[in-house]
Amino acid sequence: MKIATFNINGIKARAQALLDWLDEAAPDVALLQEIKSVDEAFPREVFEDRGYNVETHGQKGFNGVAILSKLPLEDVTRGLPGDDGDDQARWIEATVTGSRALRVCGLYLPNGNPAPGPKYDYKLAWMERLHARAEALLAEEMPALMAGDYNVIPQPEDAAHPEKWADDALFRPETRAAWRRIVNLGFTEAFRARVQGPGHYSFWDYQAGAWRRNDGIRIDHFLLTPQAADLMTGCGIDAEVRGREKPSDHVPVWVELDA
DNA sequence: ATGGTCGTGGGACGA
Repeated sequence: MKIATFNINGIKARAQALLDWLDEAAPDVALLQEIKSVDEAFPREVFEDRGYNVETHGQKGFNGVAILSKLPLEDVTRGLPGDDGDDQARWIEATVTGSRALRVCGLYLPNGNPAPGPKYDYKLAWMERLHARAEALLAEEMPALMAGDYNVIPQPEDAAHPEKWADDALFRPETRAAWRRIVNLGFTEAFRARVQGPGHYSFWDYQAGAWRRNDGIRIDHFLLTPQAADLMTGCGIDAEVRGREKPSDHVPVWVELDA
């Protein structure tokens, strides 16, 4: 089973580019972030026509996550637990069953800039809630994953110019410590389990020719529970998508599981 | 050092 995550930066502007990539990459499941659409306006029919089931958790203008799946999506839940007052659409989960059941969680972690400040406080609080959900997921002892735009640069080698990010909410020590606390619960970071070294990125800013200069960062990640990590047969980043017409500023990241 | 670019919705604001 191939599962991908892709921050598409607006479904209306990206529907055709997304369809083109789905046709080539043929993921069984695609976790989408920044759909920037309410549920009623999501163009679900064009994906259903390709054989995908569609579940969305949108809001007006910003954020928004969705799941496309060739397999049925069961037990769908929306919103990260832990704060009933949080109305930002950043979390969706569902169960897909191939040869065995897999729980997939799609997330759009807050950017947090400028830091310090209230937006950064919200990011760190959100990561605390993610930690709690991660613990509960592990306790279920079933194959499960949490994937999406984490807005976290885990290590200096995950940025072309880490010095530029020193004070940024994506790279500050508190951000990276919160990330490590989650990973160290027992998750496998899929990409780094298979690929070492610098030069692997998932985001290039639209500004200042970042793609042309390969000034990227790796902020889109898969965390696998032990039961899911045991099933992993591959992981990759479709970086070439960034060079196409009307690209998102992110590219797809995917894993292959024997599930 | 500065400013640079997108998407949404039809304003600013978020990234």
